[in-house]
Amino acid sequence: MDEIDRKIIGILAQDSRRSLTDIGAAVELSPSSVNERIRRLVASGVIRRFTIDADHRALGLDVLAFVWVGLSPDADEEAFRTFMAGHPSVAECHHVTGAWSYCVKVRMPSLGDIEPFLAELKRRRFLARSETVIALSTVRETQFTSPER
Amino acid sequence: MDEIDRKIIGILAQDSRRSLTDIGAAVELSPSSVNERIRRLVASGVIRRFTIDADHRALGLDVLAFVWVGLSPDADEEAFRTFMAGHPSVAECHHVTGAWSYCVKVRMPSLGDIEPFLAELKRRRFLARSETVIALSTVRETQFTSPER
DNA sequence: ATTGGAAATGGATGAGATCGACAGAAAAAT
DNA sequence: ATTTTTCTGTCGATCTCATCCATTTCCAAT
Repeated sequence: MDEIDRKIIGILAQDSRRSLTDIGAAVELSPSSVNERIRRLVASGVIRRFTIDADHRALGLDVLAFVWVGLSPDADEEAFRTFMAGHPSVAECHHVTGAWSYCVKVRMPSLGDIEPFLAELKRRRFLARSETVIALSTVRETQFTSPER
Repeated sequence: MDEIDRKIIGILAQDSRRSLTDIGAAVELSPSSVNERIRRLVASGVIRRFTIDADHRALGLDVLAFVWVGLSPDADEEAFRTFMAGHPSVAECHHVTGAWSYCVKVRMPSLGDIEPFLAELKRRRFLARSETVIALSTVRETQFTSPER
């Protein structure tokens, strides 16, 4: 994990389809070396996977919401995590400090889909209390700022 | 945007390096057709970009926090958005309903880096009030659940 | 049925990923 | 200090795969 690796990560984060030759030129290394470095980054888990950044709106997921979850005292926390990991509407789920137990980011087709989701959490006895915050617009949704160009 | 396009998106979200032949087999289409569909999905903006999912810990970003921002009444909101869009520690920034103006997801090397960030927001007269929630662990951080296999 | 437009196919071509053999540098051991 | 080992890089060959184009098929509209 040196400066070159970080540079490669940055380039791939911007566009993971850049050719090895291209990346090699940017970091002043042969395509083979870049290939080997990427292979190692994947093997070591630094690169979790190659993926795409899709427009959720275009996919019919028009609503983005943050659901704060206060777990009920008798809730099966392991079951909750499994449920979250498998639910198609859940984009993120974090265990957090503060007044709430979990912060859950969900994407759904419409506002109307939120209530059934909360109802399901309640039905499964996970929920003691919750608060839902709707995102009106998104300023940004990527960690990596494109470096100087 | 039909069922096949959605299927392709799903496959690429899981692994954007799958070959066209491979994807073609999965959706029962020739590699050329898959290529053309992907080209159109990119052109129409449904696929925003090809990227990677990196392990932030390995990159030295050990801390994940949600900063709830209450914008001060005299804040230059456009300047705030520009600042958020450009700040390297900001992973997400959403305009939200409820008691707060914005929800900002930040990733930083250490807890100690949060205070200077807030100080900077204050210095720029953006901040009326704020609340910071630290993520202790992450259950999930991807929208797409891998379909049946 | 006929026609027009869009999407799919198959094959050719060139770009690029991948692999092995070798060289050089850095680190470790004596 | 010298030798040995290990690691990282380069080069060149090969083979896979993306890309492009000509043709065909499919579907919808009249």
